[in-house]
Amino acid sequence: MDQPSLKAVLGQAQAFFSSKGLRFTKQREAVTTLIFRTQEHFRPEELCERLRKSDSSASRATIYRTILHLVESGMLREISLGGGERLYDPNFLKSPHHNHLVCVDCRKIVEFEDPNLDIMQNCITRRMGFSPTEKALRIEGRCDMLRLLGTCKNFNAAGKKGQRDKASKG
Amino acid sequence: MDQPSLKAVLGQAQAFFSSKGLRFTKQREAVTTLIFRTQEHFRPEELCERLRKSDSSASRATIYRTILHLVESGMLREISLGGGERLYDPNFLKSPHHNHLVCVDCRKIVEFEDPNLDIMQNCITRRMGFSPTEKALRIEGRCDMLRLLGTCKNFNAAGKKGQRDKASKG
DNA sequence: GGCAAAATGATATTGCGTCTCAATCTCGCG
DNA sequence: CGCGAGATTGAGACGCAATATCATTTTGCC
Repeated sequence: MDQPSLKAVLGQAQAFFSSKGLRFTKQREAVTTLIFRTQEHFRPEELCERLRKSDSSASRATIYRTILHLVESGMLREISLGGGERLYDPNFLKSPHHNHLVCVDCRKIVEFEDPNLDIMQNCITRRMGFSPTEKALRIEGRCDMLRLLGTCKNFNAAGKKGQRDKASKG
Repeated sequence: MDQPSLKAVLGQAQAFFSSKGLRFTKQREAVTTLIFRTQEHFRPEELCERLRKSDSSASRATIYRTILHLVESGMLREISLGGGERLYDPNFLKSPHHNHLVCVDCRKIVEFEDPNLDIMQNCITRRMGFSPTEKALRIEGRCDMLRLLGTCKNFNAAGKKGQRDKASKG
């Protein structure tokens, strides 16, 4: 699937909830919609704020609970940037094997796929006595090049500590 | 360097501090010693507790500050397991290129090195417009095999939230 | 000794996430 | 329709890690 429509995603969510004997309530639908409409990585608190600004609403507790459910359903995944930050990634539906490259300076995240890396990752995992999961791999780097090209404007939301004003422009 | 002696490590730390016009105080030495004596990954709060139990002492604030300094010096690195946990790794002095394999179930961490992976990692990093750093790469997996061998006893401390009682066995 | 800068530690504060629990909603049933 | 069980919600309390504040202490230096 290349770019599942929001409608399809909502259907999938609904199916998951009802398969668990849970209800796909107004609030859950609002949260799910918000998550999968923009398809951006997000922090839970961020999502709370976005939802507060929108017309629909749900309490923090409900938002957190819905996120957990969606993770359990496999539609959403937690990714970690380091720094103790918790991020969620709604893009595994469209590219189930992608990995993340994270800039150690500005926390920018780029997604990529690489079949060879997948193979090597599997080998290593097994070699060390682990079994591979569908879960992602994370590489850290520095997005200098991107920055040179002036692409590093569109960060990953953040807006907190990741801000280094020294890196202005080329 | 294969296994730098504690004395050498302390010397290095001292050098770093004085190069910055900072003092290598009793407290900082105590913290540094505690970190590099066992060479285990640790959580800051864990370290506080360990230090409290020892004969020497330092306040939480000082411990956190010292950790930051050591990270800045390059002697210590932050690694992330996901789940919003922040861990520090004192082992980059002896193996500067190692990576981490993390069990998604029990949070066990295994260190490994793989030159081929390093190469591929560099390629990908550059391809995506990033420049490689000395920083590590993290792979997630499931330590079933290890567990079969009964090796998974010696976790990585944890003992808190990682515990899913519902997911007992497959 | 005495000063200025650095360091410390007790405490307050923040941020994020979880838990609790009473009130509300929904569904199926008679 | 009215009922009851169970699911859901939301407000707020709570816990924990980490940071910030600031008065006090220590240190290096003259």
